[in-house]
Amino acid sequence: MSLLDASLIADVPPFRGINRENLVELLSKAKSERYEIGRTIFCQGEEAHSFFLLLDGHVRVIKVTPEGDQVIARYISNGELFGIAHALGLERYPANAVTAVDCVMLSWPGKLWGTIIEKYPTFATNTYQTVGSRLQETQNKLVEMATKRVEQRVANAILKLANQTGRKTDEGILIDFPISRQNISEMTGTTLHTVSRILSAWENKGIVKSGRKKITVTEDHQLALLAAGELYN
Amino acid sequence: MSLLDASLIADVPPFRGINRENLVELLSKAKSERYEIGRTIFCQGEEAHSFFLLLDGHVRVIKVTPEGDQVIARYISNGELFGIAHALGLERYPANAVTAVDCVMLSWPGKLWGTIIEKYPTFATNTYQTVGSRLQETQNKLVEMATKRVEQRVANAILKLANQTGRKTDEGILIDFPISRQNISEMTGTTLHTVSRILSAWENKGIVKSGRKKITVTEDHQLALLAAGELYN
DNA sequence: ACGGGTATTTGATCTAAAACAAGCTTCCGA
DNA sequence: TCGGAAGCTTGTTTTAGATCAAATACCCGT
Repeated sequence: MSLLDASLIADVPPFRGINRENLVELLSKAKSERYEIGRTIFCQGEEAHSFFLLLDGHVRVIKVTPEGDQVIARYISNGELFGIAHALGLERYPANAVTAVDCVMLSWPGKLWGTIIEKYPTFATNTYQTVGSRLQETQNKLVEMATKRVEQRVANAILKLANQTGRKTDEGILIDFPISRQNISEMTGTTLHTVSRILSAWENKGIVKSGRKKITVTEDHQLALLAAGELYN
Repeated sequence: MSLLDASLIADVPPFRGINRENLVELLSKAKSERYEIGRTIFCQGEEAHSFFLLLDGHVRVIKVTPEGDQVIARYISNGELFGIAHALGLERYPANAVTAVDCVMLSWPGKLWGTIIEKYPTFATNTYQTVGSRLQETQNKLVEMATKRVEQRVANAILKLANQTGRKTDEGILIDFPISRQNISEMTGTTLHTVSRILSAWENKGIVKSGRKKITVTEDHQLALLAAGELYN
């Protein structure tokens, strides 16, 4: 199953510390698949059949409310696990996952999780660490929502995307996948209109350059100040 | 160490499915302690020395921002684990924990966690399940913050408290520990003034009865409608 | 029973951001 | 190269809820 050389993948964080033999075994149980842009990987409420490791691309994790409002819980990048409902003792996926660009990922059948805990405890521990850091990250976002205003939240969201997935260009740090005003509003709990106004204002001040589904951060330090709420004009 | 009879504690959720021998062993490694009301159990940023199981009482888990704003992440009740930084691969506590009433709890040294995974895998699995459900709960709160207005969030918060920790009285369901308007505002991302106004309005409609640090829900169904945003007047 | 601290209520004003409403730009497929 | 859809901008109006500002109620210790 591995066209992927085990040695190439060995330093992806979820595999850190696993011995060679176990890694090869674990990879042999995975299915590798390509997902084209916009494809739904799994749906909220659906029975959790698999868990995934993203090898290349970006995935949006989306929560949908009964009223139809949509919130982007996080973006998954390169080398991250997702859809790990089984590790959390869940039978159903708690969110949707949709590719933001073309992706390649590994997947394991969810029912394998029990075996994994026993046979590859290092991998299990790494997975739990992922869960732990997501809990923290989510809690931090909650605090941010409760205490910061919209501009700071938007600054923070863009800053994080730039740091995690940004690509250096001659103009600044480009967020490396198509992201709309609407998407950013769904990450920060506001409206696309407000995001548009904020980005326009920043563009005038030379902090960002942006276009259709495209954002480049030119003055990340300024943006960090805005995120911290230290600058008001 | 166990004045506590193992058989009494055996059906506390984190211990579910553990065999008798392991349970006794696990309990023998715990320290049991009483914490009086208002006492700080641990602080955000402090090195994680122990993890805890609350046997009786209520604990507030609080996140503090660099600016000094305070957010109540959750209330811990009877039979719940908390301070489980070690299980998440963290070296420091990510929040404060303060008792909301007099409490009794068990604690284990954090450095034991490695041993626990090996020797009491069932307990470890239960712990991870706790983490999983907290991640979900936190994510749901985030969605709520992003999409619902203040009154709905307050309704939801009070409803949850009433369900989880409420005591039936002849007037309705009483939240069984002292909770101020300020506390509720810190749970819902608003101000004590707004909470006060909302409670006054509800009191006029006969949905709740409330006093100083005391709330009784008299019409929980009405409150559930408000939480869902189905009622506007 | 009194006094001071803590919690609550309620009014008045202000404002950030939502909602409403057009118009404009960019892209892509026919 | 044209037309329509999707995405973006920007002006205006509205409003939920914060902020400002007192006044009042309750509780506990002496």
